[in-house]
Amino acid sequence: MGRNEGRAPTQAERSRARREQILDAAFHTFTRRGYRDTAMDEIAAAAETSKGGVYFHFPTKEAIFRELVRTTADRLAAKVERAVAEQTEPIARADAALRTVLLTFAGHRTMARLLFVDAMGAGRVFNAETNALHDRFAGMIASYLDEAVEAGVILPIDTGLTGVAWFGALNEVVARWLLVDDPAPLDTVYPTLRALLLRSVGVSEARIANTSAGPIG
Amino acid sequence: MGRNEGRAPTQAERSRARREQILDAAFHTFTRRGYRDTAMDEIAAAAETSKGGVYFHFPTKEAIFRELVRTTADRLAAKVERAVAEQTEPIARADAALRTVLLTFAGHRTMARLLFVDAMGAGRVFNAETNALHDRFAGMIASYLDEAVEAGVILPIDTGLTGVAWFGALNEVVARWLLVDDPAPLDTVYPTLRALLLRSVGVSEARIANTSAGPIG
DNA sequence: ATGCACATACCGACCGGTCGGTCGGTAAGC
DNA sequence: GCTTACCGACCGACCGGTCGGTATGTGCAT
Repeated sequence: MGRNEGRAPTQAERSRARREQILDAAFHTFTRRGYRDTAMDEIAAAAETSKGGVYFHFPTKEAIFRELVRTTADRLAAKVERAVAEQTEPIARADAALRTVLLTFAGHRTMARLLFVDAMGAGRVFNAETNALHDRFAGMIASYLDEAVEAGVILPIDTGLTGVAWFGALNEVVARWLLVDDPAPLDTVYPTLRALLLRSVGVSEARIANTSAGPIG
Repeated sequence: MGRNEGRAPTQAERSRARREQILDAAFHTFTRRGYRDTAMDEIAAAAETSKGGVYFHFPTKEAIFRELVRTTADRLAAKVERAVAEQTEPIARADAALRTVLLTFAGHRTMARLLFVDAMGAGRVFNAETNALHDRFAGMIASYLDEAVEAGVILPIDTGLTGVAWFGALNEVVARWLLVDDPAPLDTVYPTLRALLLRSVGVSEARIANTSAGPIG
């Protein structure tokens, strides 16, 4: 192990910790109050530091938000890609993606809030940001659909539009779940939504009924 | 006719006109710059009056926005209901609803902006507002789906969730169209989206292919 | 080890600008 | 002369970002 355990942390370590602490505080505050309604003073207070302290670690409010959204989206995308990689069969892959997203949101409601609700509270700047995010995920879906089309397991549809529509449906279901006071567990809607989406691209009822397509990591 | 034509308008008439003028200006400013980025001074300027003048006709900024959203949503809902009423057969009714919404948005991009994009730029206050709006339309869809289920023309699905998902898909497609610089005409996606949605509830391919379900007013 | 110099981390008062809303005044209609 | 419509200067709260100052290391020469 390092030659430096159980002792006072170095400056660099404490700095890094502080940074993380601020990011954490910002995450929670953004999540609860939205981007615009969150004041830098609030973030500072939540991080148990001062505004000056925050501005030492980050140049602007926007930079904090961007970093938060980016890393969160990255983590989710990576998780989805990992789940998808474990499947070989096209429908099972799309299936794994859907399930992963839904289950991840179900387990991390605050994260979902950041990605969906908070981005809304932001100004002009973030329409582009949000747009890019939606594009990214809609694109991911579309690419999986492309595979499925090539494999001939679904109808030769407009995968771009379908990706957007699928993402929209998912988005709305999650958003609704986020805005309700005490929502039913998100994973209960999974089978229904799954069936709905798969049907929409022409997967046969028999195939849809076959829920277990293999283990999901 | 009234005993008052071709002459100077009465005070009440001018007042009403001014009010409308302000509403108009607010509509255009909100749709272009979003709720929060729109200053009352801008609305006043666009209405060719003063801030004081605006505040004579409206109590708060929020009141203006609410009235705008409400009347806009009312008009759209009425239009949809009119179109639906002209159809008797369940699928044709759902179909008419979808087509009306899509075509109306296609013809009134600014209106779509107000309902979709702008509501996002608003603060905490309007999440409830937006939520209610989404509920309203998702509920409309669900009720049409209920009819279709009862008539046995579609699968006996969870119409509530499906309504939400359909609305979400529609929402996303429209939102995307709104945010792109020079979008392809919205009505070109109609056939694809229509097929996608109908398939998702188990309408047969043959039935989907049958596009002409009767005239739409 | 001790003292010095410099960087790092942090503080909070303050600034500049924005914006929703108010208010005293005014002028035209009725 | 009273109400209706309107004006625009002004208020006060808010908020993102700055800045002068401090204190706590950290490295280095003595």
